[in-house]
Amino acid sequence: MSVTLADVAARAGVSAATVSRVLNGNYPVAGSTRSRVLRAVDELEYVVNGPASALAAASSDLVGVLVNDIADPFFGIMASAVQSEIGPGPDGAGHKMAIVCNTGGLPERELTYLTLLQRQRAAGVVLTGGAVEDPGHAEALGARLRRLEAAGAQVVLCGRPPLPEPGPLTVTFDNRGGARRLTEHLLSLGHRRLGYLAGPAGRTTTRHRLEGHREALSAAGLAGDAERLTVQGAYDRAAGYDGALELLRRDPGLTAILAANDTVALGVCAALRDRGLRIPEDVSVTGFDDLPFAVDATPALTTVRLPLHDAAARAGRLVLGRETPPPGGVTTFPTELMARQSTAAPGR
Amino acid sequence: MSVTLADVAARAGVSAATVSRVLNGNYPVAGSTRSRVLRAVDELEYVVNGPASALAAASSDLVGVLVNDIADPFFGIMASAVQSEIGPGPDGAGHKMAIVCNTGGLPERELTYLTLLQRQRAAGVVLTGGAVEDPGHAEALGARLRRLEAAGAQVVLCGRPPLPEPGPLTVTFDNRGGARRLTEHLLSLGHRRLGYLAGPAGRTTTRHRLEGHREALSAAGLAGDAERLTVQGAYDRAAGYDGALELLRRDPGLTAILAANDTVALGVCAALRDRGLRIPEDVSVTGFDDLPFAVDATPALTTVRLPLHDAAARAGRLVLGRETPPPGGVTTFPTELMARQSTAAPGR
DNA sequence: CTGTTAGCGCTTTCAG
DNA sequence: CTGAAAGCGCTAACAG
Repeated sequence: MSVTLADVAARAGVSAATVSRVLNGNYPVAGSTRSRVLRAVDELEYVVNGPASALAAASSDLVGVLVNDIADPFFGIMASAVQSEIGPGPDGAGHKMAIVCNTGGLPERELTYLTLLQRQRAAGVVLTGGAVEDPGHAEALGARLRRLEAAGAQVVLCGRPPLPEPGPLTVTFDNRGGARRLTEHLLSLGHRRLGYLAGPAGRTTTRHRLEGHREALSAAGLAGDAERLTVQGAYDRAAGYDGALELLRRDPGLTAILAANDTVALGVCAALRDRGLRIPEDVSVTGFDDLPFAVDATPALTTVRLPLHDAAARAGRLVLGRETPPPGGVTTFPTELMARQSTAAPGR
Repeated sequence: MSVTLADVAARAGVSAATVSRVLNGNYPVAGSTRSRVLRAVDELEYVVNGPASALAAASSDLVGVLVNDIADPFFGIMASAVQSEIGPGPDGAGHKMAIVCNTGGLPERELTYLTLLQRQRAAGVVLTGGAVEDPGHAEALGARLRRLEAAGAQVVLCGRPPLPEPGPLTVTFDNRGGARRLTEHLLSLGHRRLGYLAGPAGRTTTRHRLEGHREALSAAGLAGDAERLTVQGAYDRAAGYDGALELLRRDPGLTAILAANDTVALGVCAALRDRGLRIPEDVSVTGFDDLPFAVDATPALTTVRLPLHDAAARAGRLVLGRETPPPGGVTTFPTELMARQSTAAPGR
């Protein structure tokens, strides 16, 4: 049915081994032979059988990218950056392919996909997004990752904290520091009653951001109310909407609300508007991540920029072994406060 | 090195064939044998060698998904929907994996990826997003798709117009009708001087939306100015910003601007605000697609909703052969006008 | 219901 | 620099 290496070899009048060598370019072949083979490939429209060569060579050109939700630009940007590093270059050469796996944030799904990737004999795996902090899952995950590495796959964590040594290569963000500076910004504007909408419980990202916030609060002697003015919720708009209303119920005199991320912040803004509260005159609002839409919110959202693209691109290079990791294997990217119009001195 | 089928067979005291049958569940096996095998699999932590089985069975469980830009929620939503249909179910069973390929809208990249997918012996391919209308590329693309189908892959187009019969299965949107209704909405509000920011030239989506717009204009006897009040640009925010300024230059008395999509509309809004123009009092603005952020724009964006998720989910089912296609193989999804606050009667 | 036997298409020593 | 031959790990008839 399909045309094979042998067909090409026959047509070019050489052995299959030679064709293989030409195609892989990893062995000296005479120029004339080479062009004869290439012509045959062309004429026959030959396309390598990936599974066959993966089997024979015990290696594939697939790289897994695990994300919570590919429809969320936060993950889309990272997936895109990984792809741009590993995919076909401008010259069409050097092509690994990314298998994007949507875990939906479910631990079991994460494990399932890791097994599936091992089954594909993936050359590497990039795990993006915050990790679930359940100890049982952490252990199961660690075991899967070790197996993958034992099978020869390069594992890179991107946007989550490093695992205990000797863990996989890691590229992470200073979420804690970003959150701290964000809260300090609000405090320096004069806010004293700050509501905090945390992300889902049991996730490292949630915890680190919350810790940064509390650090700043404590330093200002404002730790007392922190617990009461913190509401947990999902990383989505609805959580922001509902959460903002709940915070207002707990303290109608709130002058600022910090959201777990930009998407949540959009929900907060909507709730505030529906309540007839002005931003930032009545209540200041902040996001986190600095996704592209943050600057287009009205008013433009004060937030913390994560270098998502750069970090994921680096993860892509690391997973291919195209960049040497720092000693310890952990790279932490700084985060940057983006002060815009959704925050101002309290007016009420 | 790695544990193989034979190891499992030896451990369970059966033949490799039996193990294979248990694992694939496509052949009767005695209950006791079955559990013995499963236990051996477990004890040995055996993971099937995907490439090997793909080679032997001449079929893989990979499905390609081509997108222009995975960082754009428009494509993220579709990729996510395809994934949710083909990926591991809640039970962890029935797992195909999606290879997401970022073409960046480049025709050559599209062809490259198609070849790479054929090399992987992908079970199917979903091509999302508008097609490039260059005849040379259309032909090359058609050839690649035919080869893929000849190799046994199921091809599904999602969000682009059907190819000439007998083309691949297609799921598409009524872009033209949506654009028409959108323009009619503006006309019925009383607008007579409408600027149009079209997407990149040479793409079907751009053309269909523009055609719908012109249809409505012609029906209202307003076709005369259409040409002059149309500006082409990319599908991004910057194009919206620059395009809006250009339109205003061409006709300072414009009362409405229709953007190629929601992202472009955001750029338009920013430009208008920078110019001190109010939306919708001075200028009405519309988007297209109804991405999640459209409702959060201020004012909330009037746009046309595309059922991205439903359409892509259907594409996912079609590519797996889990849903029987309609006669002719083409499904057209209707689009819906979402009239919100960014449009109103002209006030100037 | 289970085992035996050939390959699937490619890579890779090992000779020449 | 090129060819011959031996698998890689699994599946799928074909017999029992």
